[in-house]
Amino acid sequence: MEQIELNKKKEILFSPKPPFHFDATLHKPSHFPSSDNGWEKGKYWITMQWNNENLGLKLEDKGTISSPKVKITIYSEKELDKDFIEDLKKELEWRFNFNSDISDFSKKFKNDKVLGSIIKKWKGMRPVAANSVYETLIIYIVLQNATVRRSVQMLENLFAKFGSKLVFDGKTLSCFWISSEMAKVEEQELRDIKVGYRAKFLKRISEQFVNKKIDEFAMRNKTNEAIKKDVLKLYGIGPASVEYLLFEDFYRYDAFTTIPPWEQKILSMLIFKKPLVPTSKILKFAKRYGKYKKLAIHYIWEDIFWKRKHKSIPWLEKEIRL
DNA sequence: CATCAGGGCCCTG
DNA sequence: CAGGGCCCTGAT
Repeated sequence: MEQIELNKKKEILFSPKPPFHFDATLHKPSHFPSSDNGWEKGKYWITMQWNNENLGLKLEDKGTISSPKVKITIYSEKELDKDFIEDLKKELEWRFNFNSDISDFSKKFKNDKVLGSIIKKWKGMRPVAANSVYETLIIYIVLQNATVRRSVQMLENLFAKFGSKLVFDGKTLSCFWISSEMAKVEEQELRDIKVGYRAKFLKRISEQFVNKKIDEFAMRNKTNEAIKKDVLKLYGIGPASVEYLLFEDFYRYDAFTTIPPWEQKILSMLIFKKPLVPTSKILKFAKRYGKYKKLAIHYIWEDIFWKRKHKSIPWLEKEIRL
C-alpha cells in the first residue's frame, strides 16, 4: 500500500465553546477501533482528505473543561496556502463540533437522578463527525449484521485495498479513499476482500457520491426529516444507520426514535436495572430530556463503555458481540 | 455436527 | 407491510 510522508506542518489554536471535554469528545470507547485514528489522554490523531490533499491531524488538549483550548497541527505533503487553511479551519470547527454550546444541557440536568453523576464525570462531552459523511457511511455499512471483529477486519481490508497510509508525527495511520476510486471497481473485487453482500452497497453508495446524490454541506442546515429523506436514498442505508448519522454527523441532540435490540438490552440495564424493557418505555423515559434526549442517552451510553475500559462488566460483555 | 439469529437492508408478493 | 435472503460468526 502506498505510504505518504507528511512533512510540512501548520498549527492552529482553537477555542471551543465551554464546557468542552477533550477526551470524552474525541474518543468514544463504544466505537470499534479503526486504523485511521488514534487516541491517548489529551491527544488525538486522525487522517483526512480535503480538496485533494492528504492531511494528518494532531489534536492536543491545551486548556480545561471550562476554559478549553485545542491545538491542531495539520501535517501535509506540500505547503498549504492561506485560502486552503482558512477553508479548512472552518471545516475543522464543524468536524470537531467546537462551536456547539451545551452549557444549558449540563446545567439543566446536573442534579438529574440518572444523569447527574455522569455529567459530573463527562461534562462537555459531545459527538464529533471526525470523518466525512461518505467515510462515516462506509463505517456504518461494515457495522451492519456483523460482530466487532468482523467489522474491524472488513474496514482494514478496505483500507489495505483502497486506502493509503499517511506518516506524520511518528504515527502511521490509514486514510480513506475517495468515492470515485471505489465506484469504478467490479463488485467481485469487493467480495474478494470479504465484505460479503455489502459489496453491492459499497459500490452503489460510492457511485451515488460520485454522482452527487448527496451534499453533506447543504445537509448541515436541513431539518432532521429532510436529512433522513436525503440519506435514505442511498443504497444500503436504512433507518438504523440514519439514526446514528443524525446524531454523530449532524449533531441532532434530539434525534432518538429507534433503538436496535442490543442497545435496548444495555439501556434497559443502565436505566431500569432490568434485562429487557420495551423500547417504548425507554423512549418515554428519554422524553424528560426534551431536545437533548439523544445527547442524554449518549452520556449514559459512553459512561458505561469508559468504565468497561478498566474493569470488565460481565452483563455488558455478554451483549457486545466481539 | 447442523442450524439459526443477528450491532440491517433490499426486494418481492 | 411481512418475510426471505444475504456474507459471516458465535451460540446452542
